[in-house]
Amino acid sequence: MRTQVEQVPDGADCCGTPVTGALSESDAADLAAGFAALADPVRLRLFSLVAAAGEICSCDLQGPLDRSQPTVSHHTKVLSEAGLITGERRGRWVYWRVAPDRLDPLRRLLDEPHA
Amino acid sequence: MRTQVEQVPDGADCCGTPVTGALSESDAADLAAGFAALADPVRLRLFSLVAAAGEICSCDLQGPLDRSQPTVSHHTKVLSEAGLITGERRGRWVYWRVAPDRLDPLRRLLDEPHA
DNA sequence: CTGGTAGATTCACAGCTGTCGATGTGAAGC
DNA sequence: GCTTCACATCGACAGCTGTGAATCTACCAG
Repeated sequence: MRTQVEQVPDGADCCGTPVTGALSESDAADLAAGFAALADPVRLRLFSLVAAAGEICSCDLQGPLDRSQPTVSHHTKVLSEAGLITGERRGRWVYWRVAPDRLDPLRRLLDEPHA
Repeated sequence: MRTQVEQVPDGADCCGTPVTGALSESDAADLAAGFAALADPVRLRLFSLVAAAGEICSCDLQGPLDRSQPTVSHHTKVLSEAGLITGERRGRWVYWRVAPDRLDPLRRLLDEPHA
């Protein structure tokens, strides 16, 4: 039951604005996935730790985040699948750094209202 | 059972980095709440519609979003409580516009890794 | 090969969230 | 007053998500 917006004959109603320049559904889903990756406090601090360190090992995240090893691994996976960080295995350890490319669309959306 | 990071005697291990300049837990929670408000596709398109229109009535959101009236009301409430949009009641209708102030901290976090 | 360590995966569970029908509230208009 | 319309709130439900114990895999040192 979609409540369709009817074009009122320029009367006293408010509705009927054509709505221009909004996000497509697929773009919205893509961006929302990026924001969802940053929507958890632990994951935000993880991201912040990676950003501040430039490069950091998973074992150095476990302590500051005060979370179990599986949980930290879960969060790095989420951020990695969102394209916000990238991991590189060196020996027994995995080193993470930010992947700045995927941040651009997110930042652009926050800048839009200012334009 | 917090797995404490022990300071290794400068040996062959990777761990022990002091971790500087990361987010505090409260800051992370605050920012995460902001990102969480943008972490839903419908809400992102709602926000985009508001941003594109400058000012838009709730009744003009229901159509493009293709969601029921209670659902649209729920999403406007979430965005409003996150401080990303503000609503003003005029007569029977509520008009929404973006509240750009709260976007700054979010944008700053995305800019950080570039510095 | 054996043992130890870093990290990933599986599983289970509690809490949260998006959704809509039904209902409530408040503001025009008659 | 009563009716109608725009929006908010409530209640319920399915699906998602953060968490950690247990387990598995990959790597390195003897």
